[in-house]
Amino acid sequence: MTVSRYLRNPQRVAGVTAQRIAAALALTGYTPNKHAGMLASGRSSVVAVIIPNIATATFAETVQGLSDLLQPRGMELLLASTNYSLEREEEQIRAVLGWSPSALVVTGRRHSDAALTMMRQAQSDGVPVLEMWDHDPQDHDFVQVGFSHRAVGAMMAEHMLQQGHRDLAYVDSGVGEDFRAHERARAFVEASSRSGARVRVFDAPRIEPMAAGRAAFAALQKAGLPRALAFASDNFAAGAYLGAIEARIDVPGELAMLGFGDFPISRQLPGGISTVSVSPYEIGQVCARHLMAAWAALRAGRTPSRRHRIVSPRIVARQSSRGQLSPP
Amino acid sequence: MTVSRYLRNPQRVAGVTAQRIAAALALTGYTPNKHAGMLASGRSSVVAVIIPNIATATFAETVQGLSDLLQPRGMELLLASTNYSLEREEEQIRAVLGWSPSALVVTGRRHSDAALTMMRQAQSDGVPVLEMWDHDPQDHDFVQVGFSHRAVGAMMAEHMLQQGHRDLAYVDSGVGEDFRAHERARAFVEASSRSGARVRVFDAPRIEPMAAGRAAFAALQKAGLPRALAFASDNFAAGAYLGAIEARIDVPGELAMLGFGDFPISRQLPGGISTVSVSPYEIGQVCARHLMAAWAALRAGRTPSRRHRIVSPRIVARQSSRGQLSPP
DNA sequence: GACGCTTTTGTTAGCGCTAACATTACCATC
DNA sequence: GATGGTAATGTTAGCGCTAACAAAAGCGTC
Repeated sequence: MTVSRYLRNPQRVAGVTAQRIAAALALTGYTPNKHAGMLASGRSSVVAVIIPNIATATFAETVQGLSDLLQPRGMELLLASTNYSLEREEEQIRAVLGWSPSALVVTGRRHSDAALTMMRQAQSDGVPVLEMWDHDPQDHDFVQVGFSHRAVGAMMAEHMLQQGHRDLAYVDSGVGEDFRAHERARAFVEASSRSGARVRVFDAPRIEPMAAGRAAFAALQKAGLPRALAFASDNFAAGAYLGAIEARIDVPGELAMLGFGDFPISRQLPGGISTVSVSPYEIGQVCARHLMAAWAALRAGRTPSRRHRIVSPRIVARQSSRGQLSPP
Repeated sequence: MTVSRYLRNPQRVAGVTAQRIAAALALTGYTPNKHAGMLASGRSSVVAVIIPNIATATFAETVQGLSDLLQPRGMELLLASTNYSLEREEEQIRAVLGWSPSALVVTGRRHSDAALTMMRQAQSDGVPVLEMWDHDPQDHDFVQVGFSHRAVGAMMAEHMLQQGHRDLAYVDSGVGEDFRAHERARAFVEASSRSGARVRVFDAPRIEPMAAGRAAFAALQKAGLPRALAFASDNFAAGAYLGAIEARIDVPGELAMLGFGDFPISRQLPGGISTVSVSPYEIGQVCARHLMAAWAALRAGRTPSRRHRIVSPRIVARQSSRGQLSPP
């Protein structure tokens, strides 16, 4: 018992005893069993994080943001990926909840009914539940950390229109259940057609993103190039940009381009690719900060804040989207 | 008890009972407590994975490879990052071992003494321990899944020499504890100077990798460009390549370039950047397969294989490294 | 219908820890 | 040196599950 106390708070045992314990610990190489601790105390130090894909740079950065703030607090990350399938998301949520995590962080605001039930149950059991990478002021079930993809789609259309482009196309994600990408595409189409512009949507093939962007560009070239082209991600845009260079199409003179995500490559390519900056790392950090505040509130017997945290995206205008209406 | 049996293997309870249990389960929304299960059975379904950085594409892909094979088997990933610090690695190993994982996967073959002790202890307790992303035939403490960075450094020098380049430079990682990168750099220098070539090493600044590559190129331009330049990563190479285009330096005519990692961008840039292909995703998958074999062996009372798995890197020769000695 | 066999369900104890309470050691004060 | 108070340590029970064993139910056979 005294050892247990020592491990959780060395101040609470007398100096001599502490030294004896430390010596014995070092000698035996003892590692406390966290499962037993969890079972006895009802508290666990794991945060469950569920993302569509680990290898996607944006999500990996978000996880890094979470990890960088939570790890120093002794929290551990239980990571699961869904491959953009609501069904696998449900399975993963079920699986991680069995570890009675201290918090559950999921991606997006679309979930299966069973998943929603489990998330609500967890929340009412005092486990903070976070939806990240999305935001809708209508939603109030769970705290959201992210931004409105409708707003971003509209913002992207707006930018193209402001530059004077009236013949638009959008290269959407080819992944069926990437709801956030589709939401941006839909909002882009709505906003641009509302103002009378011509607008088409293409689905990128499901291959490596830059190659997909290049392929989408080639397909559009066959179908007739628009005046301006927006993309579901900077990787698509970069691939298309390189395809355009190869095809000796002048960007932005003949074809304007606008990406999404502000990936490093968009800054590096000559002239720069205009894009929407969204700070995945910051999303992770904001999630972590919300969780720490929520735990503090729960410990103090208060109800954690239910306010959404908006991580504002903004247009980064570089050369690739420049039109005649823009100042020189 | 019957419910516990049903949850682990529904075949083992009678049909009628199974239905009653299923109904009750659905009604109450019961989630089994895995900590209690672990405590009672001594088995856990977590695999602890420790990597330097989550946001680095290569490691993220490796984790994805692990996840894709382990998740369907009901295994969960406990992920920790060390930020390339042996000290933080030690802390993380200590922390994750408390969850008595089914396996421990660490990155590289350099660890603190305390970390080594814990890893050996875990292994002798029947927990498979894997070192990934590195390989040294001398090491026999733990199973390794990866490749020799010495061999890769030598291979890169070899390639440059074969192309007829005799004035070389290497842009190394600026991260002090990225031992694997430094090992490649050292081997590159040794192999090239052994054959009488001139060779210099530069450390890339610790900023965003493509920007770092560009900065390294600019620095070299001031110091006097070599004939051929190799990099610790394709991102460095891509940044430098774009810097060279901007400075109107002909690649490979005036300056040959060779990257490492075979990132998508190296294939997409005009002419393509020569590189070393290493399959991070495959490393993850090979790790997962080894673990499954090791668990099967342990269940059957056999000793798991101790053979290292080499995931062979190979030079991908594109335009950027082409020299006069190469066929047209 | 008593017997042995298999299939199915139930009972008991304990995994390693911690909350809550109980006890003991220590120290100052009168 | 008896008293009261605090600091330090010890005791007990139980967290939710499963291994191992125990009991009961089902079923074919003579």
